[in-house]
Amino acid sequence: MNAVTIKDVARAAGVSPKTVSRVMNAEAHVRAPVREHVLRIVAELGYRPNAHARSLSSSRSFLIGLFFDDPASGYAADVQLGAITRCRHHGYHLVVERVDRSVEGWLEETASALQALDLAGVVLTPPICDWTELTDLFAQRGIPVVKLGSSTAGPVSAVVHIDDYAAARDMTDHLVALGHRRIAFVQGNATHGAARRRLAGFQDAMAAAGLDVRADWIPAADFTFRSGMAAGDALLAATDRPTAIFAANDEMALGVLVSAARLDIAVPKSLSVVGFDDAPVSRMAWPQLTTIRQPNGELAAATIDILVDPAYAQAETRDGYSVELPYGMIERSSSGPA
Amino acid sequence: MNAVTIKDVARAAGVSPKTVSRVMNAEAHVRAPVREHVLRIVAELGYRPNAHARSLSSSRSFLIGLFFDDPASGYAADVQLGAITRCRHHGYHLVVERVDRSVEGWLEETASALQALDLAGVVLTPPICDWTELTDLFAQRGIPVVKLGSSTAGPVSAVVHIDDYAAARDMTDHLVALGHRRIAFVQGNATHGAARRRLAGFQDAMAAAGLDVRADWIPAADFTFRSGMAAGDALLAATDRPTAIFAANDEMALGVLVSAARLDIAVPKSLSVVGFDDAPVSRMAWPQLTTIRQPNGELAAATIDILVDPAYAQAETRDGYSVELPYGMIERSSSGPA
DNA sequence: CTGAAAGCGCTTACAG
DNA sequence: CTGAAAGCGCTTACAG
Repeated sequence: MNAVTIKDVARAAGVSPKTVSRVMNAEAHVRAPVREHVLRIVAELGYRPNAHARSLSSSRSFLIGLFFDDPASGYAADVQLGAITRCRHHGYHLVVERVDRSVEGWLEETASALQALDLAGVVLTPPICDWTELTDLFAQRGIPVVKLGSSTAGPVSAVVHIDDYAAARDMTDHLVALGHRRIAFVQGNATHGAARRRLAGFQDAMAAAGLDVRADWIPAADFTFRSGMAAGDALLAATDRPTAIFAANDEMALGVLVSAARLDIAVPKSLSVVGFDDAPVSRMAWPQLTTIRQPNGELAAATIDILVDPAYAQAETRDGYSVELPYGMIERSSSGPA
Repeated sequence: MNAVTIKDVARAAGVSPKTVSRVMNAEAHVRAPVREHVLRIVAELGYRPNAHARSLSSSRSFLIGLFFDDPASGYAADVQLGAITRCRHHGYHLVVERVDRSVEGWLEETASALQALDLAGVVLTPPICDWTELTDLFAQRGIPVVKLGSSTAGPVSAVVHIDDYAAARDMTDHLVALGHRRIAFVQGNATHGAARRRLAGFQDAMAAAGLDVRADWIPAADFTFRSGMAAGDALLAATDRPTAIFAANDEMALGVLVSAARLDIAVPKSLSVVGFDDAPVSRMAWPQLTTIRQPNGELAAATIDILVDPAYAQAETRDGYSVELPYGMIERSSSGPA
């Protein structure tokens, strides 16, 4: 393409390419009239610096990588929107990559992609944010990383997250306040740190309320609708059943809801069901789900803000950049008095 | 980063950089032993060509743009997974961009992003695949485009899609075969070509079956759950109500389902509800939705295959590259005899 | 405050 | 079949 280059602008403005470069990068030491004149020519010609040339000469790239285990999850979509919007704001672009651990040589392949693209930084989403092979790889290549949704910050990377533990405690307290004593908890995929923290929050809140938790009332599941439905079936089949079920995410809560519907158990009259995430599906159910709002878009935006900060890449210890954002309890119609 | 460059490989292999380049690009005219030797060194050193340098010198980039109106939709997630996987396969990377028409200067901003990144090609998703300002922009810059889900192919771009019209006819025929005569259709957002084609399929199937379609039984909606629920409320409030409702997508069908649940209308006993898309949510409802399966991942993969074909960029008329993939009827439990 | 030279890591012509 | 030269569009030192 006959795109306009820095030389074209320089010629048209009667200055050197270097001066144009200074103007484009908002560097100091350009007299105001010169700057304005150059800016006018830039606008006239529709000049936009070539990102590849910039990256090559400055060895700093304008591409940020967003790495997913499962880019097709509802969670991923929200995160992405926040990240894209923020990248655009900073003049960066978002490259989305998938890390599929089941593929032979996945780590090498990821490393390759990295080197080829010379990414300015990387956002790691759950659960891959907790894979140390990956974080080690980035550390070794000197690529700044921010972990989204992990709780284990460290010298090599900041984390951006909500307090899953406290949120789960709050939700459990809410159920207890409603008069529930027989409360079950459907666990998320144990490879996710968030699943473990939510469970801990539930358990501690129950203990604090002086309530027993039967082992078979904290069934293991894996964050999918199907696993939630199976857990619901097991929990609700017995005559001796809980009066409230707290699922570690909304999809599983929906599964519990369907299980209850099939068994003709009225929600919230005979059973309260609550979730976690405030995913779009939490509103597409009947009754709508009481849940914890997690600001995924804002969390993602925060990871980008950290990554584009030049000081972050240099920092001795990056932990200090970590951000915790507030969550919210969303009380809808799937929970009620015991 | 002290990444290994083509020079390092050349030195270690005792050949010129040009020879290494030839090997990396699988060009002809390299003797087998030399090729193998170079390949060995490449593996040893973990060499990976720098994408920016490649793009700059060859003026062909390895970045493909995936443009969305709403990157947070469930649809977007599926599409993305297919596209990412296929890009990786071809040695390309996927840059996800959002086109927000409500932002002042959106077209210029998009053009800027384009020029900076020097994209090898672009995938346009619905509904932006039908925005001619956008396709004109790409055509003018000489950037190959493939439209996903549009039906209006043209000289400047191929389309990859299913036959929405035929699928909607099939679904309507299914309802008619079940004995339904009083069938309503909840329309999708009219700015989407697919919404119009699905409506046309419904109308033609009804006409072919000799069935009348009341104007107030084809309510306008916009593909959202909320709009589907509103349409359901309007349709089901009257005593004189339809026995089947066909919603132009699954989210709206879910809305109809919730509307029915609140009015205590049993599905599928007293009302059949069917959707379109086979979105993940179609299985998270009770009863599960009868719907049309649209292979989003495969459709997306097909767009990438077209874009990486060098012949496509050169082609006089690109229409010939268009692909139509088969859809499927998924009969689940939300539909039954009238 | 401004600019001329050199170079980032590749590939494109052009030689041989 | 292989290589030396030039250049892609910028920015990084260095001068002045």
